[in-house]
Amino acid sequence: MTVTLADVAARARVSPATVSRVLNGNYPVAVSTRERVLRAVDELDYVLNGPASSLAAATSDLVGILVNDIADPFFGIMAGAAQTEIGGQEGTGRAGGEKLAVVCNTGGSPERELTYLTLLQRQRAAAVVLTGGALEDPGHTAAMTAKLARLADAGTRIVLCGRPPLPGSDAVAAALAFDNRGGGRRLTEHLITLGHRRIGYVAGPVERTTTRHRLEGHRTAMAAAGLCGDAAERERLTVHGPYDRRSGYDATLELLRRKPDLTAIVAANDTVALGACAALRDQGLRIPQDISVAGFDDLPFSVDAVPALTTVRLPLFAAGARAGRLAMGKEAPPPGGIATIAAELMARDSTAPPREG
Amino acid sequence: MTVTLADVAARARVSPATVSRVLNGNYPVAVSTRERVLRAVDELDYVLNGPASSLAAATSDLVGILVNDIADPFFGIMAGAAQTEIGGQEGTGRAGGEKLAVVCNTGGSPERELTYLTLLQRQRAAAVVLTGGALEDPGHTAAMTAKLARLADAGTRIVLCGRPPLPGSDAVAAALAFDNRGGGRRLTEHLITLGHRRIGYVAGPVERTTTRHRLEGHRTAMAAAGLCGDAAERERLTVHGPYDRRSGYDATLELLRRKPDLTAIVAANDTVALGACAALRDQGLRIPQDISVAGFDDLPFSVDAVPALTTVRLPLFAAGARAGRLAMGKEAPPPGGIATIAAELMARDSTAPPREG
DNA sequence: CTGAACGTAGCAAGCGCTTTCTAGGCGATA
DNA sequence: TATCGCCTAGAAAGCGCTTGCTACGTTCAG
Repeated sequence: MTVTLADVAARARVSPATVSRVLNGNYPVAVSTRERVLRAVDELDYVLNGPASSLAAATSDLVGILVNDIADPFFGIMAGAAQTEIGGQEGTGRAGGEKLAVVCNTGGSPERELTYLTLLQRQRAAAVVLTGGALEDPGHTAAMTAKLARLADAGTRIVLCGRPPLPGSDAVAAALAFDNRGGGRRLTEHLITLGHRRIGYVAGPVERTTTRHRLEGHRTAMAAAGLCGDAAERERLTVHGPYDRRSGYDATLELLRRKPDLTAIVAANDTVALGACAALRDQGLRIPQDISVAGFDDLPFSVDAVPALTTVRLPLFAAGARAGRLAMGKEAPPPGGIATIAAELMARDSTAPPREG
Repeated sequence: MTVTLADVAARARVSPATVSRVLNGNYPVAVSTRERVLRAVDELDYVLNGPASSLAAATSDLVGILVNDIADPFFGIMAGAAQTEIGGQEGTGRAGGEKLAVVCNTGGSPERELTYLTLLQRQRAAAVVLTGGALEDPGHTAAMTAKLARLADAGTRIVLCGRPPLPGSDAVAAALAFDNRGGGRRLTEHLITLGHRRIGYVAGPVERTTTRHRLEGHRTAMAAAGLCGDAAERERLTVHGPYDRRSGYDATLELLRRKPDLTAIVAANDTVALGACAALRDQGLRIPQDISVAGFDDLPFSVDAVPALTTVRLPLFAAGARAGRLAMGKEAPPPGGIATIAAELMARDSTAPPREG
């Protein structure tokens, strides 16, 4: 029924060992023999049995890319870029570096994150790329650290992309972290420079590194400008929610209820910012004349929003591609295994000086 | 170094066969024995060797989801929904239905599509879900048909989602096709009802089923209204390009150059429509007062666009979830293996009657 | 009280490939 | 011309797991 190595060997009149060596190309095989084997492979339309191969060789060509939300372009762009570097490249098909880059959607759930890691461990994955913010829960962090350690032990290369390094773990081969703090700080500084004093903040989900770092950047800027009220005041100006449009909409309404005299709203990311804009418009407020709005990430649609969204650009594609290369061992890890990726302020039309500046 | 089944068996004082049966749960094992085994599994922190298991069982728990562009929410939403139904679900971890749902990004390249299919075939994937439009190239179609036939032969279940059925192939277990023709027709009818007569069309990439079907729907509506010029005229009113923002921008400029008196522009999808809006605005045209714009898909951001985008809603999440269930065999295939999924017109603010009646 | 039937566990034969070790053939060196 | 060493190919031993078959109690019907 299904063609095996032995069938190819028989047809090419060589031993299975020779066929294997031709296919893997890491052993000298005479040109004439190789050609005979390749011809047999083609004629029989032979496809290697991955499990058998992985079992015998104790490694596989699977590379997993974990994302928090596959429907979010933030992750899609990084994952796509990484995948480009890793595998599925065109070519004759039996080349060496051929890897199966697959993306796994955790949906932000810690259990699924762990489950996927186990599944990848089962498959003896060659590498794993973890993208996006991590959950800041001691229990989960410990579980992740342990899991990653076992994976690394088994030879799986671990790369972090857009996620802060795991302190005290040497399992991670390389970590590419975004400068969320710096970006958040510069964004709010921009608002403050424009003259804003009462700035609301729609934060991401609690206990996520990304959420915390961006918020810290924001508060650093506020504090530096002496706009830092007491803790209660800070809480009043902040609403947490998931990274989606709906959250931006609802949180903005809530913020307006708490502080009707807000002159600017900073959102955790662009998607949330769009929701905020919708809420503001529904309240009859004009952007940026009545109120300024800013996002984060600079996703492709942000420049086309009306008005064009002021945001912080993250080089998602470049970071994803680099993570992919790191995972393939095609690029040397940065010094110390850690690199911080700069975030650039993109001042556009959704922010302007407050009305009575 | 790494823990094997035999280690667990030794610790639980049973045979490897028994451990295997406990883990797979498809054979009667006494409760006391099962508990002893499970305890040993936990104590040893045993993780099944996927390749070995797949080799022996001749199947794997891998399910591949192929998408054309992972950075596009159109695919992200479907893939995420499918993945939800397929695997990575929380739970104790050793349950039966545990599958590894992975998404593979072809980038719209036929070679990569085939490559991924081969890679999935290598892994003896349990199922494959192909999403989005297919390339309409005889050579590629033949190659795909052949490849899918081999996959199906090997026991891989094939499901199509948002892609028309493969004529004359019985390899496909189920095909979920969107009513792109009907949606395209109703959208253009809506515009014609509003009074538009000169309508430009920004089509997707040539030789794609999705592109062709949507365009056919559009032209059917035009013809029915007697707005169907000669072939040359039809070509003048149509510009092809990729499914991205940039294409919408450039194509719109081109359309305006060819026909400055256009009163409406229909885009191949929402992303393209946003690019069209940007181009129009840059030309000083107001939407919808000066010109109407319509998209397709009803992606989440479309309702938040300014003005809110008139478009055609495709139930992406529901379709993806159904495809996932079909792939898992959790749902019976539709009669004949083929189901057409309705597309609903969402008339919003980006379309209005043309200026002079 | 005996034999069939059932429930439970072990034995052992692979699954298809990789890789170490071995062996044969040959040209090169002395 | 004889010896050494290199190049190439084959034999065979697993890799860790699944599963058909067998074996050993027990229980239950006859």
